[in-house]
Amino acid sequence: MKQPVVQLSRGDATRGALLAAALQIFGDKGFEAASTREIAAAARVNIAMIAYHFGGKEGLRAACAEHVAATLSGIFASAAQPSVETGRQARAALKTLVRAGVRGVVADEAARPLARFLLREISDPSPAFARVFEAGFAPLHARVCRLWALATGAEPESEATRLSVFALIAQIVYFRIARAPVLLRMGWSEIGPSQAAAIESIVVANLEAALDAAGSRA
Amino acid sequence: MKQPVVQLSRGDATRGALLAAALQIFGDKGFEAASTREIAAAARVNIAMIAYHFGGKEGLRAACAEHVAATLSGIFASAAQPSVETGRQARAALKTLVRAGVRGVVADEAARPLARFLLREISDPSPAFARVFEAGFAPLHARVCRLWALATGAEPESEATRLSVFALIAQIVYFRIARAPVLLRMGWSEIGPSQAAAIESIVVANLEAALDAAGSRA
DNA sequence: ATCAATTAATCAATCGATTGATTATCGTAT
DNA sequence: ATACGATAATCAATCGATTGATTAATTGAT
Repeated sequence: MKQPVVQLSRGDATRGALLAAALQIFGDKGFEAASTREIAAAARVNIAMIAYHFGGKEGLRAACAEHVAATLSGIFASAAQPSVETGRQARAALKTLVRAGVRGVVADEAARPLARFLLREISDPSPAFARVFEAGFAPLHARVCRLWALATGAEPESEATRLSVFALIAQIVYFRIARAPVLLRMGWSEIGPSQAAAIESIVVANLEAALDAAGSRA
Repeated sequence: MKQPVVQLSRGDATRGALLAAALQIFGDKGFEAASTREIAAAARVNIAMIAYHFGGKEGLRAACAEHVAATLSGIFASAAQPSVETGRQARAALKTLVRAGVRGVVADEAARPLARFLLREISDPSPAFARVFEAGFAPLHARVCRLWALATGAEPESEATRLSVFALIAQIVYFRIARAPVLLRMGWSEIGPSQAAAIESIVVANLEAALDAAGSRA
């Protein structure tokens, strides 16, 4: 009667449920504001299981960070960089990345909890932050830097290139972080696909303008 | 407008001390993570004074928001807009605003607590957020929109203009919010004047590139 | 029968809030 | 000026509620 392959043990199930619930609630309200009881209730699990499986609230946070880091590095590993060698290809790759970023971070429903937790962790770093940074953030940034350098002729690791890439990322994550004032000022009730498309076109236009300016400067 | 007369009653002193301490600690750790005891201790004031003067922790938060809003609207009121009529003047004014923004939000020590509280309030809006938004954020945004329109020939209240201004603001506040990953990736130990200058030049370059592109499009 | 997993119950600590008593400040009649 | 009553402000102490963590008993699969 043994199901050999992907049999989830009891423990794995509650571990996963706790992880998903914690990721959601930590991302929604922040680490301090989230209570272990609320997380356990959302996961339909006894409170004591947090300490049993993760050692405590802080351990649950670290596990979330670990999970996010693993997911991100998985994404970057699987999306093996196709041959990008010309400046034109790099420019196209950058535009694709920006579009994917806006959709994933700002609009996409599935990626939202992960993005929200990651952004919380970025603005309020925990001891486990370094791991998220190294696995998830730094590779992305370095990769975009290489594309930027290819598209403009600049040095990939020059200060200006790294800061320019930060400024590009800023335009994406801002619309997630500053969701409330954006909605108010734009008269939107949500940031859905059509709103995300409008944001996309602005950020892409800024990207092209910056690339043109940097390219002509080089 | 408060007259800085000698008349500073006992109550005003503790009120001010609590407000300053709360602004600092709320901005540092977030509303939930900040305890009333810590705030009272930082203000060298009895805990009961929070309820006495502000009605409670939430009231103290609202008072902070009110104070921030008043300060900001005071800044914008006093800095009466000089005659900006030509596109060239508007472009110069935008560059000045960006430089002032980077210094004030990212680098300046005095403005830092205010900026930190404001950014917390933006990403985790409280019921009092609307007041901060209307008094502090919306006027700034609308003002920049008018400058943007003047510099590019676009409509001041078009969707593209408003989003472009958001994208510009994003590049400033990001370096405050995402301070930790920026420091790590840049190899900086702090964001002081010289680092702020580097950020400034990048954001200003992006601004000019975007203006050029938008202007040639119009 | 064994042991990892789960549960209900309880722990000490801390939270924001409130109490009654005490002190400081001020207006007013003398 | 002085004294006195009223109001404002501050204090130490404590409130019930909730926090994260822990315990001992129980379950369920092997």
